[in-house]
Amino acid sequence: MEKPKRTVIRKLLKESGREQFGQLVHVKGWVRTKRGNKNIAFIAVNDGTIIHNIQVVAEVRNFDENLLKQINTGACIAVTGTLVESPGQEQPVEIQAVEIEMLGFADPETFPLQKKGHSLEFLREIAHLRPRTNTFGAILRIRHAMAFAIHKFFNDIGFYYIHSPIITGSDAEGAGAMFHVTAMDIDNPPRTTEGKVDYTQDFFGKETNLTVSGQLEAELAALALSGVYTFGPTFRAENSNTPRHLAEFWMIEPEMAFYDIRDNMDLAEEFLKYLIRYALDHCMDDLEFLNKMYDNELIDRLKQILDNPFERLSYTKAIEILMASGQDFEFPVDWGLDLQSEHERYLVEKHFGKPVILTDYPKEIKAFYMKQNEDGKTVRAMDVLFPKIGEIIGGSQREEVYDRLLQRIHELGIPEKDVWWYLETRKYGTTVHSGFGLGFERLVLFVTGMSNIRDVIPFPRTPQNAEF
RNA sequence: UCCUCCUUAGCUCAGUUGGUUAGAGCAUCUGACUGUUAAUCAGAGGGUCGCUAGUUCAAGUCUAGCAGGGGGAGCCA
Repeated sequence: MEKPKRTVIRKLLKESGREQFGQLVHVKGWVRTKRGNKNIAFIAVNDGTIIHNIQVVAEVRNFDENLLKQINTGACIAVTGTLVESPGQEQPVEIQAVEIEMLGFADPETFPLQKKGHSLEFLREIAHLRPRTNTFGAILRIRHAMAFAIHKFFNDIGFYYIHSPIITGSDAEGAGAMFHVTAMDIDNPPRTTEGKVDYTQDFFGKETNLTVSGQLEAELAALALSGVYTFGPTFRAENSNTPRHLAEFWMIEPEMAFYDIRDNMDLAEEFLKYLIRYALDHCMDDLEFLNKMYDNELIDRLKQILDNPFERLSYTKAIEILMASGQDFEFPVDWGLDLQSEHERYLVEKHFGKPVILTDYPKEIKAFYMKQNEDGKTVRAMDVLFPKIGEIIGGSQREEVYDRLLQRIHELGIPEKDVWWYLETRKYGTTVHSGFGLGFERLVLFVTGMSNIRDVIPFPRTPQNAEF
């Protein structure tokens, strides 16, 4: 028998109609379940191209007894057979098996995944096998779709993808503790005459770290190409143990010349809505599964984001609302203090009931590069707050005036020699520009309805955990 | 890092005021069943009760320390 070329299961389930019935097809995939009796076996096969399985029907008398015995949950098999309309209710088509080949046996005594569901905590302990589950298949496909949609969105509006460096020599942003990068022998590093570690003898001739943000580099590119974005891994050596933080995560940072804070907000809102619409248009099978199994309000919540404009208000106005709310908050509310998660949650989930963009924060609680307002007290920062996950985007119009930026750098004690190259962009052909950062995993958290960030990245890096 | 809860079979969990031989469902194995839908039915095997020390005639159960995990908080994306 000459075997046809392999067909992916997504194609069989999504694209085959009546005219394909009776055709010989060839599929490969992993066995999810096998049921049946002494005459007939039903094998659910999944190849990860779609959440649904294809049902393979095998007449027991046509197959070797040992082969059928080895077809257990987790095994990888190749099936050649006839595509037919399924008499069963649960699937439109099935394959009447002619030949089955065992590609990779999985010992059912030791294979850890069962037909029944597992806790997400247990699956984290077997992160090498969890992509074989419906849940992680769905999450990984949605994660891919979001990454693709991000590139598509920016490409379609004429922005350029900039590859910012992963190893950096500056700690200018002060976004958090950094991982050192060195090629020195850490048990016996070269020393200066004062006994300090001598970084001039290290690989780069200076101290280097893993990046905490590609923003400063993106600004350089924006002040040459107009609209740019970065999309890459970033690293924080903070001892953060929460369902919303990772030591290694992916960040998208668009940066735009000639955009002020209002343009920046418009872009951020358009961008988030585009991504959510993309998920609803392209990932419905996976979303329906997650909606059913984990979060019954997921799809409604995604649709609601599209229906309304985000609420835009100043930090000062937000403080007034919080003070007038009559709520009993754990942390104090006062102008000049940063907002706590409980305050953000109140604004988004209780007061407005939709995403909120807060702007014009006190300069003391924001980064040095943000555009200073005329009032001398606030900066043109913007935070986009989402239900369930809090701050999803942080951004600002940037300070483009050389003297004011330099003054702020001095006030904060940032060494000028570390940022001389950044300052030069304000010296030569400076202009109004803005940008923001989106935490990719927080987006995927929101879109999948998962509640722990460790479940939306294939290999989570958190304190005390880098096993897989 | 702080607060808090949890850790018993491969998985998810019961386990009373400390008291015989620690249970269930699912999974696994054996068998039954002529089209199943996380199949169903019957039976069997499976345990260092996280680790260490202590209290007690007696500890899965009480105490302390340690380890791992969940949730909340801080830092932030």
